[in-house]
Amino acid sequence: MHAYRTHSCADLGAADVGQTVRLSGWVHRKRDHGQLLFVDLRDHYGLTQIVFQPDTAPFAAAEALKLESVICITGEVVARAPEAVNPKLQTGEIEVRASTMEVLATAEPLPLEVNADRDYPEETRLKYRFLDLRRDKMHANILLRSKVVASIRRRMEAQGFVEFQTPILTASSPEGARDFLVPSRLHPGRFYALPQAPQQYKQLFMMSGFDRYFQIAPCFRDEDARADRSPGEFYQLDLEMAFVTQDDVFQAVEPVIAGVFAEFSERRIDSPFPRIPYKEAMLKYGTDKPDLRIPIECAEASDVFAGSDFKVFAGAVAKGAVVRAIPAPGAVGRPRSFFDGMIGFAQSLGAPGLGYIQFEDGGAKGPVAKFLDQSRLQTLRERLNLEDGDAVFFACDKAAKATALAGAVRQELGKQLDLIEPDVFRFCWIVDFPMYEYDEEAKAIAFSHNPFSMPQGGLEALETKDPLDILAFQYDIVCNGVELSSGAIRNHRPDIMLKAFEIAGYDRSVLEERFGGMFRALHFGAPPHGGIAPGIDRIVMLLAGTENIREVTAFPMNQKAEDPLMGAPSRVSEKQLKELHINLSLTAREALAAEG
RNA sequence: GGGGGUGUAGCUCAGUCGGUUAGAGCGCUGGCCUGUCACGCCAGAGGCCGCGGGUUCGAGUCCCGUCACUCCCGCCA
Repeated sequence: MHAYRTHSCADLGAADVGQTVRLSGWVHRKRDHGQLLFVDLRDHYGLTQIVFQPDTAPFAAAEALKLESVICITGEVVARAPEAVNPKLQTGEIEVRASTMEVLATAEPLPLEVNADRDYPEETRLKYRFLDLRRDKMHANILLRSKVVASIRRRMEAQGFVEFQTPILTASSPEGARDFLVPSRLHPGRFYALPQAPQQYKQLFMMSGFDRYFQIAPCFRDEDARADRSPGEFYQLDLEMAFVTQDDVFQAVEPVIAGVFAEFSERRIDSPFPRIPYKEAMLKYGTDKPDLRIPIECAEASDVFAGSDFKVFAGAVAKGAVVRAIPAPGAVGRPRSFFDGMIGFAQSLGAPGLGYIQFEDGGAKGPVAKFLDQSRLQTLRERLNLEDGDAVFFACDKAAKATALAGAVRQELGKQLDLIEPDVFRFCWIVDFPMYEYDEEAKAIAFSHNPFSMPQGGLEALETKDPLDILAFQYDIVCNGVELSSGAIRNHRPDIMLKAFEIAGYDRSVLEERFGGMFRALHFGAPPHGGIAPGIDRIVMLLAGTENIREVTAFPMNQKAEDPLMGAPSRVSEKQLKELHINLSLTAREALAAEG
């Protein structure tokens, strides 16, 4: 007989009755009846009820068992009496009568309960992550993640994609997020950077004559955390294709995403995903990552208020502000507190407030209605398809702020009016992102997304159009308000790249110094190519039905980018620092001293 | 860097208008229990009410400050 087990804790059933078996696992739960003791024994696969009887050798030791100790038992598989069968348990038809027991490892009192689905402070959960991961929900989430990744690999390879590895130690790049830096021992004062994404490498693979690249790629960005964003690192399904148009990329990746979601969820998925131009998304949904489960579409209403008697908005519009209307279907009849609550919500986001009108009995009421004449009200009704019983909110501000406020109000209305469609994953492509945006802080034109994207219209567009009007072959996949992927058709022409960078304020020397490898490659026959990079963590998060990315990451860092389990980031020895040619600043030394 | 929320037993939380001895459930310890499966019953231990200051005859409760956690904004080509 095997030293530890002949079966797993999920294996045994009615067919095994009479066998002598050996099982190992954790003491999940104990039920002590004095002269009879039940132990639910748990392993990775499931639970099996072990019975200890008082006339057996292990009885006394079994009574003393602590939860989560690891034991190995040998005994006979016995059929349960019909009334004692537990249909909730896969092995519920049988139990094992223990004749011997060995305690393989004892557990101390637990800082968190493994056998209960209860909330614990994240600090505790991360410090004792090995216990947290034993729990049902987390164990299932991590398994789901593994299965999703395996499914993705299968689907990618079936489409002829080839998996590559790319370096983890690479060069810092001037665009994008803050880099994690790694000091060089051999080159005093110089640093490697961890890749924010294998962006340049995957493009170099295309320029190296490979055709379809993919990688489940770790990405490192030194950004602050959010619920749906791990600090430090995350994974992408990174992919890139040669000789493709935007449509080719869509046709390659959409079946993978839709297929994975269909495989691991019961929710409805509509494919093909609708395509929404960026500009339209910003107007209708107030965001470039709309939650399409909410059946609310905003609209422009500046013209309705321009020159009206509602002086606050009319005056603002005259000075260049815009008004966005956000319908609130069926909101008439809601108590005053609902409308005041929405205004409070807007104010909590830094807005001065919100206007609103309620349509009822063919007329309009509310603090704003009396300032608008019949024709203006009629325009609103028609433009937003408003009927009696519907209300409409107004956000008035400079375009960017009004848009963001409208988006937030739309989302909040969806929640409060219970309009979020259940049991569905609503995907869409957001397309036609602008190539550039105006950086208010730097007072200059900057790349709005990926600087390597191909501008729509190519060189001619760069030379003739207002940079802020130029679109890029740049696209996102969004699902239920979560940005899942970002991608682009790349710029494979050095002349177009020079011009594109020039507009963003980078001259040739910057391109040569900071993107030298790629710029060089463009001069030796780069194929047209493009790709996309769906976020693995967010896909699993949506499939697991959680709003927090740390629920689907085995060993995440906390919000302050610390790992309480491993103690990262950690101090290092003076010797290590010296080897790396690093002197700590006074600030750093003081911080360390303050910690003790 | 900024804003909101939360800090009461190991954990989840209750604690009334400021009122005298701070509670419950789970867990833990001891006892009882032969058919449970979230077993049940009895008893017990366990509290700097985050920390510091203030108001008050009296503060878990009110005020100020501070720290921690969390969500958000900034940031995320």
